[in-house]
Amino acid sequence: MRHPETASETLSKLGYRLTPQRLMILDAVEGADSHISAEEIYTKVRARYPHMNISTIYRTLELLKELGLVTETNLGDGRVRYHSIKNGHHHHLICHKCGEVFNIEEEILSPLWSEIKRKHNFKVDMKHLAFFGLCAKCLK
Amino acid sequence: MRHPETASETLSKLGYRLTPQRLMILDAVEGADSHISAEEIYTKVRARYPHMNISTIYRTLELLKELGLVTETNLGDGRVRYHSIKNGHHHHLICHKCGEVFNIEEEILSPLWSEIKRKHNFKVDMKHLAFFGLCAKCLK
DNA sequence: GTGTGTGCAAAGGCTTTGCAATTGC
DNA sequence: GCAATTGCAAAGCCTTTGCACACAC
Repeated sequence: MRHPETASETLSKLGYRLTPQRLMILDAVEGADSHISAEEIYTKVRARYPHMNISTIYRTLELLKELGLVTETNLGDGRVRYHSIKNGHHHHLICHKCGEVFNIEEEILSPLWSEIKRKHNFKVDMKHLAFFGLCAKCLK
Repeated sequence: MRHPETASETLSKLGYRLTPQRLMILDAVEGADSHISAEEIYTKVRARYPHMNISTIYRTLELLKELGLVTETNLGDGRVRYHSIKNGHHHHLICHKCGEVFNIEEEILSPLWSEIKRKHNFKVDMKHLAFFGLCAKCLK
């Protein structure tokens, strides 16, 4: 079992400053039900701290991403979304008719990753994937 | 065997006008080795037809996409790329260390699509996917 | 105290849109 | 001829950047 370490502990251990902005951004990402965009974090954090600046959000997300504390996904609308690793990995099925988003478990992909490793000697390292298609309801 | 029909035949059959702009854009997409961005199409077409406008490119790509004649992918840089269905389907492995892009055959994904259909009753309909990870060279 | 991190404002890149002029059918 | 398309120019998004000030350590 690994030592569970909070993201802020990781930050400070690596010598990064624990500014209130960073802590609030972390809270927002970790508290999000699902993937959250920079703009949504901005709105969320501004409710409590009106001085928050959008560029700080982008800079912090960039940092958290580099450190592997959050992951990035592209759900097909023109913006990137973020997700805390603390909230586990999962992937998405997005219906391009009704727009609904479904989660799928990570394990379903393991056979594919193995096959790609075997055939191409390429180690896929995807934290989030979105597959587009038609959901059960819209298939009818 | 299906009737092979060119994209321009499809367009005109559906009542869309075959303007020189559309034909040149189609040529550019179909003639591209791999996925091509709007900007690259623009450059390519402007070599022969300097009056081409970038908004025409976006509008045409939007149309071709709706008709299913081209597909759209996001390779992770901040721009969308296009690919003619005429050039076949394939997927990508992108090394996030060296940036190299590898193609993988479509069939490798079929088992996953079946599994998702069986478990979630969701019919995935992805023409292009990009998986990020580490290539053989960078793994060492 | 010091250098990292933030706020601000401006710019940057890609994409979309309104409208008048053009052109394929 | 007439509606579908285009060109142009402007705006719209999301995201990044330069610089001076603030503040975590």
